[in-house]
Amino acid sequence: MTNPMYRQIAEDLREQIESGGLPPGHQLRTELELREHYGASRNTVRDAIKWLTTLGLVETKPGQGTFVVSKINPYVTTLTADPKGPGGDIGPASDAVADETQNRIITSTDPQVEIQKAQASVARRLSITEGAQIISRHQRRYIDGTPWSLQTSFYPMEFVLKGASRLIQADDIQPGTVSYLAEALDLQQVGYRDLIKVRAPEVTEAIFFSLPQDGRVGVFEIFRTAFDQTYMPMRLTVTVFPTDRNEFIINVGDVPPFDPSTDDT
Amino acid sequence: MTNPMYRQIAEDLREQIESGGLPPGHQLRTELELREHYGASRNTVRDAIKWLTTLGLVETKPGQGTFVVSKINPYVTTLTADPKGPGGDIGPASDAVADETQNRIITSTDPQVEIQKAQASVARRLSITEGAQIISRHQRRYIDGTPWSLQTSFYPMEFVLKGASRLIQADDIQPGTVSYLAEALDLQQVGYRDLIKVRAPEVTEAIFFSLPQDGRVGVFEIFRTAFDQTYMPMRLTVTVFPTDRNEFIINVGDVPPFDPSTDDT
DNA sequence: GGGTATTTGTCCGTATGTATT
DNA sequence: AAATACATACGGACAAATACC
Repeated sequence: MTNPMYRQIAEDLREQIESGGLPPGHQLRTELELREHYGASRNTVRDAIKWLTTLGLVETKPGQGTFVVSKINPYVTTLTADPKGPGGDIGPASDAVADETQNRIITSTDPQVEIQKAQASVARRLSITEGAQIISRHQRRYIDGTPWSLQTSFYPMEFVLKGASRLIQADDIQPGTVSYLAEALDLQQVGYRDLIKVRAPEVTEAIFFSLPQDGRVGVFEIFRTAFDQTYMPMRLTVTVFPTDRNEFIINVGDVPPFDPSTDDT
Repeated sequence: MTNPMYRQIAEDLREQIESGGLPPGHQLRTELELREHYGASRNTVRDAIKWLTTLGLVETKPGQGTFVVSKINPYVTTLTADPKGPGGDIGPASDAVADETQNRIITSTDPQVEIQKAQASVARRLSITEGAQIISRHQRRYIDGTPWSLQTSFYPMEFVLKGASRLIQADDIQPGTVSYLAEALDLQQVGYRDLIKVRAPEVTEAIFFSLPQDGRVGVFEIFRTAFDQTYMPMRLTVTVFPTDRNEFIINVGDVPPFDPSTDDT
């Protein structure tokens, strides 16, 4: 019933970290020092550090050392907004925006517009046939300069043919795609549904967000399907957020405003 | 700039898995066979397998072998419900319940009731002083017999002193705590707010959910704060769900019912 | 139940490569 | 250029879990 040695070493280091003896950002002793301290081989010490790494407690930097990870101040996104407001996309539009309640600066790239064939998962959610032409509008978002989310909105190609030509321009649509589609096509967004899942990041996502290449930090994937007045899906927005720097809020009924200071742990 | 050998081996195995050549549940060749096949040492093969393990593609069983993981059919929980309905807790109450839209059987343990001192995070969310007496009601939930969530609701001790004595009984409160508190204390739940985050599981959670001891499968942690007609928090429910078997839905505005068949990937 | 073969898990020592300072 | 620290790779030995006879 006794634990293997590398786990005991990991436990010991873990207690030092969680008790605050080793604060975030602090450097651990080197592998050779730990090897002498615990009377184990260097490989066993490395097994202990690897364990702490997958637990997300430390990170190693070649040529420098092993460091206690510092927690990221999470950004909180509210998913329940007025369905007729600009709340089609998650988060604000392009350009710089200041979130005053959380005191953060949000920036977005201009949308990258592509014409694609609908993949199965997109087609199903938009109730169109697989392989049909769709418009894809992709944006990258940053908060305080660090990568925060990747967002892609899909619209049926039909919308452009019917006159909503701004959908295929690589510019921000002001004051919002919801009101633009309402006036251009008489499509009124009466509501939307979000589906939230967590999965391992793709390689490109891991690179963009600077996540470790192994999948130990997951990403939220949120599928937002917006519906028009005939209850048909009119837009699908897929947004990917790393789980290590994002939290979400859902308000139901009549609730007081959110106070960020009540959140931490 | 060439990849290390263990990553190349991992890449090769990964392609076999993702191409379908190695279907879920299938056993990989043994470490000794792979060692001969790739002309590497056993430890290098083990590094490759460890990499695939943290990617969540394979799992190893001592004495048996290494297997391709099979994806779990996720259970979908809707977070937006009528705030005045029974939707105080997330998911149904005790006893067995059939979810007909998803064709699943949900069971819960009887609540485990404790009187505790409020921790800082609980006190902040309930707007009470840290260390004040609170009631904790804890339940474990299963779907189709497998562990699905751990839920704890917190109420101020004051509620019992004012007459809501059923809160400290280790029984289900029918038809629901919302209506019970409404009639016993004239507390009307007018809304609630959910805060969703993802973190590594605690050790006890990893054991209950049969998650790997390292933290590579995270858990959703949902803090649901319910508010009464004076906009004061009246209840805090904390629920923990493994991310590998749970998804969530949020409906805003007027939307058609959810069709589980549109979900997969 | 016992014994044996198989398979993964742990631990060691050593050598060399690579990134950083 | 040199020193330092982590990364990769090898080979070997024994332990622990499981399956099978």
